[in-house]
Amino acid sequence: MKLYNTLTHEREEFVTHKPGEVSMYTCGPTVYHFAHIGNLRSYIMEDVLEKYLTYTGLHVKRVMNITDVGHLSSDADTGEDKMLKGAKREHKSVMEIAQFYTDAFFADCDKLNIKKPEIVQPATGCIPEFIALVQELLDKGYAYEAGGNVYFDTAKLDQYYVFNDHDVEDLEVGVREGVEQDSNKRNKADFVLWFTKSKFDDQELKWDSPWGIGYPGWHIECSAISMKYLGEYLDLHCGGIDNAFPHHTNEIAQSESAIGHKWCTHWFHVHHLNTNSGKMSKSSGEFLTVSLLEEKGYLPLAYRLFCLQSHYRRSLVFSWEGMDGAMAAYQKLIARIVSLDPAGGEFDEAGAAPLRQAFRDAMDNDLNTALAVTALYDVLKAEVNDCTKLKLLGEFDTVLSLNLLAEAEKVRQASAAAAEEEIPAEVQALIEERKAARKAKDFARADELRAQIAALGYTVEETRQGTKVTRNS
RNA sequence: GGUGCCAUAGCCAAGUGGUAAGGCAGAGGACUGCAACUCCUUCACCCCCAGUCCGAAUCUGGGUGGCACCUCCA
Repeated sequence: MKLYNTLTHEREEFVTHKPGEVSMYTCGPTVYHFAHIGNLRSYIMEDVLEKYLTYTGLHVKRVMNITDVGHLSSDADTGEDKMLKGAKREHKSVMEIAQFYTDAFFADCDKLNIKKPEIVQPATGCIPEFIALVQELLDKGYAYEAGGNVYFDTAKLDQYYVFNDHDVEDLEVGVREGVEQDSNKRNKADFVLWFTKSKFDDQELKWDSPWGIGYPGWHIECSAISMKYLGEYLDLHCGGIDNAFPHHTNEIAQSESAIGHKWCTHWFHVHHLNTNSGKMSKSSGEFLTVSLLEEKGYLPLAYRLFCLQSHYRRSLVFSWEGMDGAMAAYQKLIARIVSLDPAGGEFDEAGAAPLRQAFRDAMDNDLNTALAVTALYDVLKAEVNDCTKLKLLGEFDTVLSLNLLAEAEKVRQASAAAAEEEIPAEVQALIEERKAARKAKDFARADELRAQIAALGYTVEETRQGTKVTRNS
């Protein structure tokens, strides 16, 4: 498949280091707060990527870290620890916060049908690995100690800015409020590998190290965790586009300096979910969560469809109008699948081939999920029997994960259950009376009776098969 | 100030040189007393200007507008 690579700025054929095996790393959440639906957009698209690679016959070994330490609000020594901030906000310990929001994250993932990666690794579980990697960088001369901290020396690299061709002098320091220059650094772009000196003495999590008691920098965790499980050759590294710089840039600097050769070949970055006023972010206040969508009556999978109908490399603007559209589209899609007859013929291989090809072409083309969703509609409209349609929809859905067949089955069973349900005699009498009124063309009376039936909790509809009565849920 | 991305109908959106997919909403119709469901039909010269080409939404140059990143973010 062709996949855009942020490193080369081109669509490239995706090739793996080991034939048939994909080593995939995903930057996981910093568990100091709930994930918002913008965060989850990245995980949805990464999930689709993983599932499509699996669909094409590759075995994907995927690792995700959980950042529960070291993610400061700034890379300078003055930064505040996000976890600590979260703990203070809720008057809990850092570990309690980490556990709570890790669970919440995976609960949200579950609702959105995002598969949990094969390996999930909290950063605090790999401190010895971080220390070993920092030590290696010191030994090889890529790092130095200053002011009690260990820093990576970006001057030792031929090229530090790998994703974009920045000129160091052109970079503005302090674009963001509260970011200050750290005077311990030898070079502007240097970053902390290990903190020992922090003005936050109440830092709860500290570990002993050759450089004193302290805690790891944010960037080192992804390098170390990735190499621990996936070795020195990584095929695919994923994350939100904002992570490209500095996080991923720093990861590359550390990892390649330590191992002495090219580390990761393909970088997959998902662009942001925006609102009318700009990017949705935790630090800028208001943000939407999956639970909030549910409270407003939306199905989480309708949000997944909303994301799938766009391309991952395009910023997507969230609006309630758009969400309504996705919700309506999702429910109509399910309704159309419900009307398919599971016993509708034998699987038609010849008829299925072009439809399957359309789906694969879409996905092979830089994960064009919008076109893959269209392939779903193409199947529904195609001149093939229902059995073939159902099988193809199920097949595509192993990648798109919209629960199409299961949801349709749920709807089918619910209506079957409703059909078998006993209608109270009182309601039954009103229905009969209404039928008579309709026959006599006394529609005013019929509408009146419908209102009475509704008051008793039942809905009357005229379908092609006759009058249908269902109990309101 | 630097770097990068983008601009297609009311909304979302595909399109990577050959005459504008799809979804939502809307309109008309079939069905229905009405409504809902379902089905059918319908709905765009692609931000502006110039250029290349037989041919441009697609390529080039120049505008205009929007967004992102530049040590918090997915």
